[in-house]
Amino acid sequence: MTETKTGTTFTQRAADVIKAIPAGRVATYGQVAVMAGNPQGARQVVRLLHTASNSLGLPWHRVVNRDGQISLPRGGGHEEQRARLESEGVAFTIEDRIDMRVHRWHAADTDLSPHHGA
DNA sequence: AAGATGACTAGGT
DNA sequence: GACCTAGCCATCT
Repeated sequence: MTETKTGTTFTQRAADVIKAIPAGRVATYGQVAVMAGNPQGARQVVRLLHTASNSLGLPWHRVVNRDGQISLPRGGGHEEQRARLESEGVAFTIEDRIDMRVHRWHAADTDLSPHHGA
């Protein structure tokens, strides 16, 4: 791993970030990567979810791509992810997309009142 | 060891 | 906005 001083790997931090995503909110792969300390780690976030989301009990369904779309293929988890998100209050557009302006998670936002947009 | 893969992204056409 | 290309990087063949 590229990390040693802290003893935490990017993957571990990414898992931590994902666990911190509150219900009803979503984050992008790239966003998680940035929060975990590696802006180029989106693919590693993918790998983490792909390989260990279930075993680590991660809220994998709260991670979508930058377009606010579910990246899982139809029949390969896409439907389940959408169902889980909808049950948490995440709305989908007719294009099967999430309005990221509304649902994107901000770490600091978990404590603040929803003061969105001006 | 070298090449292919993937639940990605940013930038250009 | 849809499509294409290049960059990215751990894991798998």
